[in-house]
Amino acid sequence: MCYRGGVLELAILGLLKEQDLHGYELKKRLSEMLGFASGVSFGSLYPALARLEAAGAVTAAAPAGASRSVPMTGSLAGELAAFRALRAPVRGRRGKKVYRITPTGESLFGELLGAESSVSEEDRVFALRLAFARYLPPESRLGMLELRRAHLSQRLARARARLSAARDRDSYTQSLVQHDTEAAEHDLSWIDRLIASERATSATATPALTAGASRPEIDSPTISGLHPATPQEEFA
Amino acid sequence: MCYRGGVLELAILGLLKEQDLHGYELKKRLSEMLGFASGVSFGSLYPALARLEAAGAVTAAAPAGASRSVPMTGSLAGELAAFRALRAPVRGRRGKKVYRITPTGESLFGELLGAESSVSEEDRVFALRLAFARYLPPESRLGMLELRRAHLSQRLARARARLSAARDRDSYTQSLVQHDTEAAEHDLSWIDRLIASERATSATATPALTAGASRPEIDSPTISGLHPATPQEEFA
DNA sequence: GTCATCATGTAAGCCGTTACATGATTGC
DNA sequence: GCAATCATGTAACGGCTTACATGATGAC
Repeated sequence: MCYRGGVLELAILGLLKEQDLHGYELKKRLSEMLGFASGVSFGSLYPALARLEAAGAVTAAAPAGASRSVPMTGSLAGELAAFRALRAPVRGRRGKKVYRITPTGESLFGELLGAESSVSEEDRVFALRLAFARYLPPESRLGMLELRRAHLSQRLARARARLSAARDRDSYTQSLVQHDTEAAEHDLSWIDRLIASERATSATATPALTAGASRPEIDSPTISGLHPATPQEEFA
Repeated sequence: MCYRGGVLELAILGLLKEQDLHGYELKKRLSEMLGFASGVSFGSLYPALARLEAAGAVTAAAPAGASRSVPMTGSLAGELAAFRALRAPVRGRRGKKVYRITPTGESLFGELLGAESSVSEEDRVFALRLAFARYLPPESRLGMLELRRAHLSQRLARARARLSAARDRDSYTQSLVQHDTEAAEHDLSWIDRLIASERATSATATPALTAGASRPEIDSPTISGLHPATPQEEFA
């Protein structure tokens, strides 16, 4: 217990919830799908997988296609192959090592998804949590969004304070702070839209629940105003 | 030589170029002025200052007000104070330790400002470089901005690829990637504005230089379109 | 005189990167 | 057979955070 996993562990478990994967593929998804700071190195990924395996959160299995049910041909080559397969039963003679999440891993995932995060990794953790938000119950989702809103609100306040303080600085610094402020405003308005659509969904979903709607636990909001009709006209 | 300083060292030297500061004050400026990932801890700041001092990039001096010219009163208390002051000449009996940048530090600053940065810290380094852009010659400024533009362009391309790939994912992930894309577009358009104003300035400044304008080395662009007339109307 | 704040520093430990080392698979 | 890629791991190293320890200063 008390496994102090970080951001990486959360990402791994979340991806493994969807399907079994081996390390190499996991790295690709981490970079491409989640973005995830543009790249996790093997030197941190494999140790993380080893830790998770040691903690019982994942198990390593041979890939699905390679069932290795020894055919008993009697041939020397066959015997040798069988020997090597038995010597390293979990992974085919240092071949792919496919990981699967365990019930322990599922509960660890739940803990990590709800745990506090340090200030420095706040952004990455939030992105990850949002990517896995569909696994959260609606009220936790809303709580997460509102906590994020509070953080961003503070960040915006700080940015505006810096903006005032930068009045007598050079124009590069002023522009920098101005841009930070705008970015913070953009983030905040995005979160507000997320919260609004979340509220709208739960408002319609809760009465529907008593009326016998389908799968209220897993549903995600329809998100009406999430992709605005005019998404990027100023960047044409 | 070959002092492999990181982001922190660059920030420290840049702040010390403006005025002498002690560590505690330095930390405040780092957080408040530069933003700088919302806080550097003492545990990294003081060792960094010690390294810089060891490398001869900064020197520690007693604060300006406390000149400690022993008045020779003959009193026991006076003698004792003088003794303690002499025993630790650099800092008044573990009082403030004010740092000043040396010529070595100036050249180190120049190197760090022009050095390559690893991908993971690209954003922070760029923010820092822009904040100190006034110390760069105009052509280096432009080069820095165009390098940044290239990075952001790549980032935008990746974000758009993720956006396409996220078509069949849940709405939370879609919204996340959508927002990342918009943020990248916003960043890119900002850089484009910076580049444009930089070009405009150098176009007018270069003829002015031959005509004998004042201080061509330190001048910064007037930046006409940098702070748009309608900065945040949609967030009122 | 004591408490909050200012101010400097040390030590342990985490986390992650880079570089290195190895082996399997596939296409030519 | 050989190269490129896929795939997994280890070891060295460094930076940063947290927690701890110390001391000065000023307000009340």
